[in-house]
Amino acid sequence: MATIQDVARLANVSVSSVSNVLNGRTERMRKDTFARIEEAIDKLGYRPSQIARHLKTGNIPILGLLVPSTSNPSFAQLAVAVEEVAQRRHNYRVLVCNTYRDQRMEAKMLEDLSGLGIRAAIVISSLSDERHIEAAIDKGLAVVSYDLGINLSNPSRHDHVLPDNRMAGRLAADHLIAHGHRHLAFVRPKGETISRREKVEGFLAAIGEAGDQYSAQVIEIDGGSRFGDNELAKLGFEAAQNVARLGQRPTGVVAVNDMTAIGFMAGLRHCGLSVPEDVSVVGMDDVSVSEYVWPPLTTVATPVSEVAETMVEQAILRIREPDTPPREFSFPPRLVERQSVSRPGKPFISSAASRPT
Amino acid sequence: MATIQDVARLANVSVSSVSNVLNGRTERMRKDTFARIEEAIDKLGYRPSQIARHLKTGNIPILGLLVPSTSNPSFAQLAVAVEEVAQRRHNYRVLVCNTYRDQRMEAKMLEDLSGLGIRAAIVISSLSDERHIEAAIDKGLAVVSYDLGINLSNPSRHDHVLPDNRMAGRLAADHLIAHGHRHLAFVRPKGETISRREKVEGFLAAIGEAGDQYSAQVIEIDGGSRFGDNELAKLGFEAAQNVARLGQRPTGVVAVNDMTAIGFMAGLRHCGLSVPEDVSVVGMDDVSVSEYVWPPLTTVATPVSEVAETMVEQAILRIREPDTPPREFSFPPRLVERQSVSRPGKPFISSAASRPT
DNA sequence: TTGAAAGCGCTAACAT
DNA sequence: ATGTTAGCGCTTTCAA
Repeated sequence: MATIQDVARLANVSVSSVSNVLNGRTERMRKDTFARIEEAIDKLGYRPSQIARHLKTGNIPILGLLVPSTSNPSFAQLAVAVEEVAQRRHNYRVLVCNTYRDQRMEAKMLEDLSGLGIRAAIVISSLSDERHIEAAIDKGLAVVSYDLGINLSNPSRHDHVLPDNRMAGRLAADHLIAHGHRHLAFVRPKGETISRREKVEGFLAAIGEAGDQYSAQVIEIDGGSRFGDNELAKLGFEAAQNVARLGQRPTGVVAVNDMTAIGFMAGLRHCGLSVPEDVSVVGMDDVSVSEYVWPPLTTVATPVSEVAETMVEQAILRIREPDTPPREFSFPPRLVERQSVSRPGKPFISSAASRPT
Repeated sequence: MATIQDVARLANVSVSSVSNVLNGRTERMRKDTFARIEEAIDKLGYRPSQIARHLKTGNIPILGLLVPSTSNPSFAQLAVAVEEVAQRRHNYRVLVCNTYRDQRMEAKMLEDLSGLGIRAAIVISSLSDERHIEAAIDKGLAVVSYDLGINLSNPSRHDHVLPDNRMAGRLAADHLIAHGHRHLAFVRPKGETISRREKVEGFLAAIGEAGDQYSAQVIEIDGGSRFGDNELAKLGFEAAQNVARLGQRPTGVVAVNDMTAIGFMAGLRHCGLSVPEDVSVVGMDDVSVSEYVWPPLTTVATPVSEVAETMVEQAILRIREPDTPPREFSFPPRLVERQSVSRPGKPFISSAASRPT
């Protein structure tokens, strides 16, 4: 690898002149000097070492991204969107770390990021214990959290980007209510996270406000450690077995996310129940495959691109202006109607094409 | 951020002693010196800068990973697996770059990786033009390619990890043949890549060997730039419209990957055709959602963990021993039988399919 | 057993 | 308009 020295030598100038062209300080440079330097750079195929540059400037064009697991398509889509805007708008690269929702791993990753000279991280996590994040901030890492819930008593030192989970829960419940459902359920994994709790709260609030004639239950599947983000469909599948056995079976079910909803629908089918005839299902996330499963899944979508854009912009802003006061951004969800919801007992569409065995 | 100087000062030793403990050269160090240094490190919460370290050693514990797009679950699973073994076995982090199968972007990314001091990259790409990869190797980047096909006349300077695509094509075709299908088709996007070509070759070879009574066609969907890796399902959906209109409709269809297969099944349903009664479908990849769609998708699986492990090990090996002769690793696929294949159902009926609204 | 010092590739203040 | 030089935080000879 050629260095700035090699270029300087070849162009017969000093390293500072080379450095100046690298950094665009070329206004008061003689044309031919500039040309010679450019030529030398070309000839050597020289690329400056970001690493060496960092050592001086204290910055490296990489953003950290902590995510439960990109094998969950919903996070994969977010990660792709983040990478895209970081790259296109700021020429930043993204270091993706899968945390598996493990706080110890998150802590280690955050430390590693600092060690690598990375100055900002986007943390997608709804673990309620934030101490490791606080510690990272103490060490000078700028963080933008996603879906992390805010704590009013203890003002935060980082930016929050928040999908409106309560609203999402509400939207889903209201949609089922509007279709005439009375007996509703919410399906989720056992472990407590902020976003799960909020989704349930919104769901229950909507039903509570609807009146006494409505019943709601929360079905928690205890997977132990069996269900990571790659096994959410399996978790939904298992939840369906439970629901199918219920005496008073709900006719409308909201799943905590699309992958769970997809597994849930498969599980119902496995039990001889059809969607939406026997049970209507609403997912959350609007993962791209949801449009192609059977039946196409009605779901609550988060504006992924806007979220990604906001997170990247805040992260970069905070690198440049570390003292910017922390901000919060909330993104309202949107209901995407497809075919997994109908009036209870009445097919929304002809069931001819669906042939459960 | 505390530096090695701060630690040295606090422990009342020289920086070299601190460096020695950082690098485990502590055999001939007096116990109390060691203790004082450890204590200082603790007290300051000191973490060495990998960046500064790199400037000396020329290595940074990051692997590059170029991938068409992690919004394609099949690549997402590979990426997660790569990240997992890089981290667990070698304490390496992974910088994920989505290339969108664009050679210019791939080239730029490869250059950027070198600029960041990254010494090895795993490149998942089946672009047939490898010049940018050659250029990166010239600049000292170690590369391990996945699914890139080998060129016998022009011996390669990097490691190849290869799923056996021909075998995959064969396995899929043979499975349909074994179920009594005579009219087969292969669905793929228009753009030529090595892996697509090989899959088709295997598919056609198997059918050719089966005898004259078999017919095979390749259906190429020209998406222009509409279909990236996030739109494969849509592509499959569109392919289904074409197939449904065919005079001589195939009864067994192989899709180039699972997402396309899932979209294809949805498209058939949309045209009033059922799977597997009217058309049997085989996918490729064994993406996790394939088990939960309707019908559960029969598919050809690649051993993702082994592949990921091999790629990471070779990449790290090549960092340590740059002169290791290039190797090739081939991974045989495996058929995963589920419920999207049956004996050909009804005879072909020419009446236009009715569409559910 | 410990320390001094050179240098990795670059930036930026300062000098010319 | 261009060059000289002092570091950035660390590793690693070499010397003490």
